[in-house]
Amino acid sequence: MNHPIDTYKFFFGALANPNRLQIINILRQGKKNVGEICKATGFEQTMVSHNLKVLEHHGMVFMEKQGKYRYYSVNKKTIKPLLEFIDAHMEEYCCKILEKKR
Amino acid sequence: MNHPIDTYKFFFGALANPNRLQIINILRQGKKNVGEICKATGFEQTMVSHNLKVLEHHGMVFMEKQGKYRYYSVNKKTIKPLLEFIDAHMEEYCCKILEKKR
DNA sequence: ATATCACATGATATTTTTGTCATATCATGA
DNA sequence: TCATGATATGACAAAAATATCATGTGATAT
Repeated sequence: MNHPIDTYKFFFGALANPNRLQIINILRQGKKNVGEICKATGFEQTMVSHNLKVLEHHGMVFMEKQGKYRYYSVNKKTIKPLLEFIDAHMEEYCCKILEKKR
Repeated sequence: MNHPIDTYKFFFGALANPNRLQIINILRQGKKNVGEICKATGFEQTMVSHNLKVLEHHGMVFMEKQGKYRYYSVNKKTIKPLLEFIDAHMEEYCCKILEKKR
């Protein structure tokens, strides 16, 4: 875990999960607490909490306590441009692949 | 597999593997055939071939036949800036995490 | 003080991903 | 045509990631 390769694995591993990506996607609209995320995604609370923990641990979302609520927000500086970057890659190199539902 | 979320999962999934990342890393030096990749990484041929297939399928490397050799090259337009981008993110948000070997 | 709501944590079974083994293909040269 | 070298493919066991279940913690209100 000090080789740069592990660093990338660490980073991409956190994003290689559709539920975490969906949570990120919801948070792109603005900060939300756990209950709101559950409602918006239809996911169970414990699953959301586990995945938020991973995302937070990777610096991809931030957390802020407010009474008994915990508000999560996406790391806009990093994540937003990253997703846009990938949109461009997918558009150019992967559209055909995706059409035939891999 | 038509929701944008699946698109991201598709993308990140391909990169969330240390052996594939190492292959990409080797290819950053320039195009190489399978045997050369094996030698450079110490990986077995079948494993390298399987992983190259994944990377090619995702538009992250390109392949070019030359006689009985197959030369692979990294998609520099996408991969290089992506890795640099992640370096910056890791530097800013994940350095402490990585130091204590997660 | 205690009940309740919001959320986190730990353990584990299940799913997914991965590497390996055996084998196939494809190109080249004898 | 056959042998050999280079690489790909398929099947499957092992490893890793994940969701779920049960339970724990912390804040607020009564």
